[in-house]
Amino acid sequence: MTSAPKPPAARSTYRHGDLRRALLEAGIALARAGGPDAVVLREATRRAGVAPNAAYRHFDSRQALLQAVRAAALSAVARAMEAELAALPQNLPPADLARASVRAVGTGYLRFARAETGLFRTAFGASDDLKEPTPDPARAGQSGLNPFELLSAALDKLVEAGVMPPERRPGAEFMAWSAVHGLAMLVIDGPLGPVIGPQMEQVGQRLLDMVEKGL
Amino acid sequence: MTSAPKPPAARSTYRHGDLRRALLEAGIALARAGGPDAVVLREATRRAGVAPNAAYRHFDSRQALLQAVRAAALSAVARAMEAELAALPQNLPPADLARASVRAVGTGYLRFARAETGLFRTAFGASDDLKEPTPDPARAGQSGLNPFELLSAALDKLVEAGVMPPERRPGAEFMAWSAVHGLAMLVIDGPLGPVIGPQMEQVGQRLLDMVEKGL
DNA sequence: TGTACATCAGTGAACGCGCGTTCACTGATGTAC
DNA sequence: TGTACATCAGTGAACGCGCGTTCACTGATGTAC
Repeated sequence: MTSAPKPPAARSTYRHGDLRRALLEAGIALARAGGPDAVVLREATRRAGVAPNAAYRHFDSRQALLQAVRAAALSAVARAMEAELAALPQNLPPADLARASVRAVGTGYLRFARAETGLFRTAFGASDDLKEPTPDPARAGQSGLNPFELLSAALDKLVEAGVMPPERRPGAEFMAWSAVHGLAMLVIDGPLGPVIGPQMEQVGQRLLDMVEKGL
Repeated sequence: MTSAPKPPAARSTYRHGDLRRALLEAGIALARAGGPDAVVLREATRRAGVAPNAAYRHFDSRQALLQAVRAAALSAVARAMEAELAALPQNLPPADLARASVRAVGTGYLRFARAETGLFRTAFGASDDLKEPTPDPARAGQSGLNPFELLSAALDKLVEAGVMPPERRPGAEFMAWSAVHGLAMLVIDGPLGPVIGPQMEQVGQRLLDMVEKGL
């Protein structure tokens, strides 16, 4: 499979120094390679060069580690979206910019799903409401917004620019997200991988056309 | 959790009679309750009242059992779609009937995802191309079509009825399926469960509006 | 119609695996005096 | 500036768990003669 997972990194000091971070990073690497189920305490400690139970100084349980990894994965998704947004030409008329922003968010999502499948599945795998009262900064990108909030903001711009009638705005994020998420899942995990994986980019753009027209 | 999983059903005969079917049905019950990961050989044999290794007379491996369960789950999805199709009024003008058929397929999919979450996740979880050269009847409903084929047929009707221009037809199933699948996954496994689960029916219909308009 | 025998479905015991988690511990750190 | 000591990060060993899978077997079936 992958090349040998890094030598145990023999410590010289008794104290590790930053074991929490090391475990988190090992967890992220595991998630990247194998999705949420691959985030395994013992393996993370092995990679950190530490006894298995040492993890319990920093995480209450495997679940707690997985939770932290998930937050990091969400943050990575947010940053992928932000990168697409940042690449937009800023001199567009407001209506075009608003439309392009929604597309950029969707495109970032789809590209991330393709490029970082394991992290994507970790981010959106198990239940854990993203639309929470107190936003967790660990899940956000540089803008301080998490993926769901980035999408919401883009849709708000659509209304402000007069592209979308305000009465259609409520709930629009569920529509847009569903479309994009479904394509991602079908390609990644589902039966459509081999069929449309290669043409993901075009299929994705056409899907975004549909969303734009249909909203 | 659920009530005790059926007494071992003490056999009187040495031969079981229909162990293959019993294992398959136990597997389906496990999938229904816990998704694909819950389909476990040892538990299936326990429920069938048989030694663990007896399963190997009928399935090469756990994977083979899971495969058979998946086919059954796909067939159940197809039947849910067919039920929605059968409930349509047959006296509609062709264009309306075609549109209603596409909606019915989508509605069947979404309702099944809500009602039979475990089976749904088993059907569409891991990679296994559904669009195969030789259709497996074990995956089909009464019509002999599997879920993907039912959707394709409904979209074909849309073209025949003159509702959709033929040049938009190719690849349309990916668009429609993505939208519906995404909503299902977000509600089932993802962060949207608590948020829109209760209003699934309306959100689903609105999503189908979007697809209809956007295609 | 009766009997020998091949077939093969199910048994019993065991294997090795990796996991999460708990226990009582040891040894470096940094703070209080 | 030097030393006693509390703190707590990491250790070593062990637990029980359930899993998939293999082995050599046993016992009922049904077919050939």
